[in-house]
Amino acid sequence: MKLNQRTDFGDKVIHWYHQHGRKSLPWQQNKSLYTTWLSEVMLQQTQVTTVIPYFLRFTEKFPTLEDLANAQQDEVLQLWTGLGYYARARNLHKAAQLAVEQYGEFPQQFEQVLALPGIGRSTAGAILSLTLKQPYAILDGNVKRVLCRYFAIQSWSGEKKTQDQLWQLSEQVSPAEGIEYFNQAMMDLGSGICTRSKPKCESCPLQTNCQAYQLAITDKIPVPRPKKDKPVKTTFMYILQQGNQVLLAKRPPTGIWGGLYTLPESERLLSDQEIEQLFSLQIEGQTADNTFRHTFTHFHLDITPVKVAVKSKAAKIAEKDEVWFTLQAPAEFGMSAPTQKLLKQLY
DNA sequence: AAGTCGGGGTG
DNA sequence: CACCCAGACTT
Repeated sequence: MKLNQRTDFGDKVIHWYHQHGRKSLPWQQNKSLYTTWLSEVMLQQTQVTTVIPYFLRFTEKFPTLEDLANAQQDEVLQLWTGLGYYARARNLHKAAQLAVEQYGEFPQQFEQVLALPGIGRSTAGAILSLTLKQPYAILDGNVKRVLCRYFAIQSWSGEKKTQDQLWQLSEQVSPAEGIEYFNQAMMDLGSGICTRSKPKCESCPLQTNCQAYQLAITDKIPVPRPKKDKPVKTTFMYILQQGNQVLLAKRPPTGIWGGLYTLPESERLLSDQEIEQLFSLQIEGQTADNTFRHTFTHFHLDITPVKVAVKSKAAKIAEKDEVWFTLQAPAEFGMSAPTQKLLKQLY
């Protein structure tokens, strides 16, 4: 659908942007399709202040699309460690290779961008509008919140019907002219003014016509996702240590912590003999540490660390996906957050 | 339509 | 503790 050249909504938002919008974020300097893409992917489900140091490290190590395409996946995951949603990093790496292969550069057509792994409609629109001023609407968490309040949408935005409605509204209010300011402004409004709790309506350029404001129901919109209680799972994580080395294993490419290195796990507590057999080594003993909770989107994981003093490793060579990692050595691969947390406690 | 996929920030 | 965040992908 083609956007209107100008809209009243757009005029107000763009005017606000020029006075109050954010203009000095790292990815707003020397913009390219590559850097905008990288920032947009990092910002999926992740807050700006969290992303900044990751973005800076990433662009320093991989200044260009070609650098990223030529990297090893382990290098990419290492720089992503702690950001979460590691499929983003795997897709990013894959997309860089596809782009170089197919186009020799980051593509500029919406359909081509959309076809790259890890890029959906909103991210494709953001990349092309913010970088090249192409007239595409976006619909991220910020825009959803602004639109839900402005139009007093009383259903959860996760429902397909509501999402379709929001896309239509986003296109309706988006101006073709100045789309690069408008889209950035909508995200700035959502994150700084139209906040989830205690929105600063007195500073909002859309206050006059905002239905939620007029009806005094900003605290009831957006409608939260239906709550579901998270199941609790338990696991034991083994810190098999000999000197300054611990045993880590690479996870399969998909699933939780896909492609990352983690401490070996078991569902139940293993005996000394079981540990020796399982890992082909000899141990002096084991000590269970205090259980702590790690929470995911859809479940809690109660982790009990078990420290194991390794007497001697097997003559046999370790499995291909296992590695004896030297503590404090710079990792050349990604590690899950709990693994990193536990290793950090060892020195 | 529902489930999967993390980790950190915030109240 | 709960909920949310510049979502995309699979089933």
